[in-house]
Amino acid sequence: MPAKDLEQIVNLCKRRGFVYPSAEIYGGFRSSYDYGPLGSLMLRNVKDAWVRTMVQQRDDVVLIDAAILGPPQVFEASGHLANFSDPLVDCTVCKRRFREDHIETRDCPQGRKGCQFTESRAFNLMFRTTAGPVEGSGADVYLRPETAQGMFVNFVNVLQTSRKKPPFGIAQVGKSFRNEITPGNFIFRTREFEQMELEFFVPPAEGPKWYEYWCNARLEWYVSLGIPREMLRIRAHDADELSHYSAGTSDVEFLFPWGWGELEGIAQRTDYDLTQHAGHSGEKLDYFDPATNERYVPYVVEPAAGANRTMAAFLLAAYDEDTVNDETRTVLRLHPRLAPYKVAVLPLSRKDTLLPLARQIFAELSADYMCDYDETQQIGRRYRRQDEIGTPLCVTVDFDSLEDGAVTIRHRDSMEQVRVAVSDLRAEVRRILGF
RNA sequence: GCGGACGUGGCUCAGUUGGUAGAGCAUCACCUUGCCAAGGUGAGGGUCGCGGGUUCGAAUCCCGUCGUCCGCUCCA
Repeated sequence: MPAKDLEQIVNLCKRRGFVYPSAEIYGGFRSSYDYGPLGSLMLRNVKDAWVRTMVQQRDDVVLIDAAILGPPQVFEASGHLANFSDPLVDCTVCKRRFREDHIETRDCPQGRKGCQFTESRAFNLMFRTTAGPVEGSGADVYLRPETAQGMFVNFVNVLQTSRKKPPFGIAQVGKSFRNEITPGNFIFRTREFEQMELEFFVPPAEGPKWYEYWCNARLEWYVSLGIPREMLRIRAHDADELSHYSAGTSDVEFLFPWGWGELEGIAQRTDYDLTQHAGHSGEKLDYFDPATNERYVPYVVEPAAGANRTMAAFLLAAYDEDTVNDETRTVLRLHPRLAPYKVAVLPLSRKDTLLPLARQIFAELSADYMCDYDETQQIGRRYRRQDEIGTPLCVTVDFDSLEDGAVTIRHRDSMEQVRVAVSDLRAEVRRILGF
């Protein structure tokens, strides 16, 4: 059974060192979270798993890492400066807030009587700062609100240096910033967040085909890493909720404790971005196909996922409570690729003779995987502790090990134990984990 | 930003009509030859979110502020 409410995960994250509220000693900083020893490992695993699937295992996608700061021209061209702000009005009677363009005449959209609206105020969702050290004289720059523009402005660079041709993709993992009006739900919506985005450039006629392809492929990615299919769905946007750049968008949604929430949007950006940047920069942003002797501006299909909320989804889906000997066992059934530690090395006792062998095994396995080592307290407690942070395997060194040269591998999910020769351990762990 | 609820040691909470902080769990050390949490002994840890006010005296009353949760608008 996955976690029933968010509190279970929030508490576990705090208690075990996955995620802490930011600047906590100063009372906290809204909508900001720090990733602790385990959370930083897991978040990295999520991003690595994405890069592995989206870049490493394909010959038609390359990776880039573009600047976070950008000049206004980029965001003028992208439309973010014009469109990424919302004029909002508040009703002083029913205490609700509405987008001004959603209000026809001066009537309350919810049909209430007697609503009184305030003047509209603009909310720009982009963070602006100043480049140049002299106070008040620098140039305005913006923190990117999505990583995507990095791919568009580098389209020609990548085309020339990578020797790819459409259909091909440029991928990027990195931070983006949005001045959300209402952040919340733990790490689901924060002002600073990490994206995993692919811009896939295709011949215009192939747009719909690839859109469908990526919707399916992306859903399967979450399933392949352990999220039950029934906790996922694809939802197509209605025409009135489409972004300014999109001709069609579908979301991959996850059943969060508070309802369905978006993990990823797959958008048909058409030739909007390349055309915009070509117009604003005066550069030629298109592709010449020598085979057909045709020149065209590629269409873009964009699967854009949120790394932090995806990590939250993996945690929520993996959370489980067993009953063992009338006691509750909390276990994170994380996919081994996502687990912070793959193996914990545990000497049965802290006494004398066991430690050198345990240390040696830790050193050996650490060459292959992120491992934990723990010699404190009773063995049962240590198993429970590893269960709670999702470590798939424990290797226990006991007194027999010194005689027979074998150790015990204990499985997180089944709690089964298998005796393995130390000389076979590395290979056996690799066989069990599958990587 | 607005409305509502809330903010006590790492976690979960107790704290009576205001008198100057407690429990369980967790953590750490030592003991226990010990394989699936809660054996033994001991230890550390809280200016009760922060600031101001009322009072002889406030965790307990008032104001402000920061933060959290739910709702509204936004999105990966």
